[in-house]
Amino acid sequence: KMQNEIIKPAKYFSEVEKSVLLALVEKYKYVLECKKSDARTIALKQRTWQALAHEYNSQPSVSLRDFKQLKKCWENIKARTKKIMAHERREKVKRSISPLINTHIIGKEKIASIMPEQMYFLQSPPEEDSEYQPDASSQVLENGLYERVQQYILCLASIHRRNNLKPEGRVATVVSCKLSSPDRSSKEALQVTYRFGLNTCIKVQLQVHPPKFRSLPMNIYIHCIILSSYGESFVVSNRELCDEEKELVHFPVCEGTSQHEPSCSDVRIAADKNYRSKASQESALKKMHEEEHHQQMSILQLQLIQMNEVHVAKIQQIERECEMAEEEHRIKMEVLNKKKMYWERKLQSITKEWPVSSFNRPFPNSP
DNA sequence: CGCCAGGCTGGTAACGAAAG
DNA sequence: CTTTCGTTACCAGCCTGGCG
Repeated sequence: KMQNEIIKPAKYFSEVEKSVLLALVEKYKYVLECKKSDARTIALKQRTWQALAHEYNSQPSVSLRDFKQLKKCWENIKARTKKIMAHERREKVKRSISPLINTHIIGKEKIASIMPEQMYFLQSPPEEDSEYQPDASSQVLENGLYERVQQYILCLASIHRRNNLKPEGRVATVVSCKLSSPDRSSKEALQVTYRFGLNTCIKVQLQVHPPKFRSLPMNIYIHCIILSSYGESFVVSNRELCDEEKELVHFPVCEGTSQHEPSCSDVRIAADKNYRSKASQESALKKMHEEEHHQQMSILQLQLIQMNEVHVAKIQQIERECEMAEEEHRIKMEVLNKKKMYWERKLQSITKEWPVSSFNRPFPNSP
């Protein structure tokens, strides 16, 4: 009975337990938050969750939980964080004052950083003005959403660059931006194409739909096609709820990446239903363990690489911002200098035509 | 009563095998 | 090679029971 009491997990996840879980999810985020759903990825996720649970349960001051519980807990944390951040964002947009809602989620930024693409539209809008000023057509969309979409594209581009999915190139110049002719059925669309370098472009289609099945006032569907120079195309289908009642914004990103997983053997995974041979079971088990070890190493390696890439991307981003600021400054200076020269020339011509001495002459027609 | 964990359901998207 | 269809995972949203 006593043992049962000890083993029996606590009703709620304590803050310590949550922070342990968070640290482990952070550690394995590149596997667990990967949007791919092929058999290999799914099996890897499953095993990663199990490994995570094992690691979790080996920590002191946590009660025993199985991987399903931990997974659900992580889902709940994500859902709560999204809800709170969506609410905060909505409040901020509404009042344009930072109300600083008292959040009880510790480290929501950290949680958000684990799944940045899912959180992007939920974070508070940036303080500084967006560089791009949207034209009148974007007025159909919720305040600031257009800019957020543009920034989201930049975020996507950054992720793609990090995954080596595009060659080096300057980011985001608006190529075209038009509002397709509204067909008077309360359905409007906004199409924007962003070009990246010479070979890559991202086409974004925003559509405002009337509610279809549910009783939501309005959905905005964001359809994003990314074409890279390698020929593969991305489709990101998203929706944002602009409903005042509904706090949640669902914004998954489906990455159709051509990039391969870190090197690991081609042994079929346990989830493969076709795997039946008894004779090779033992060796397969051994191979599986080996593979698991390799994969752990690969994950670790991948994490290091990704971390490295994140920092490199950040530096590149800052460098680009510097370049753009310099360019902007240079253009401004040019314009000002031209203006200055124009007025100086004008002054010169005036003083030539109308020398001060001419005003001292007597009136010509005077007797 | 509010919060939380966890179960359940329906919608969506990707995958992969089978069929055309 | 393309299309179709079943399977699977993920997610949002709802509900319930338990706890404080």
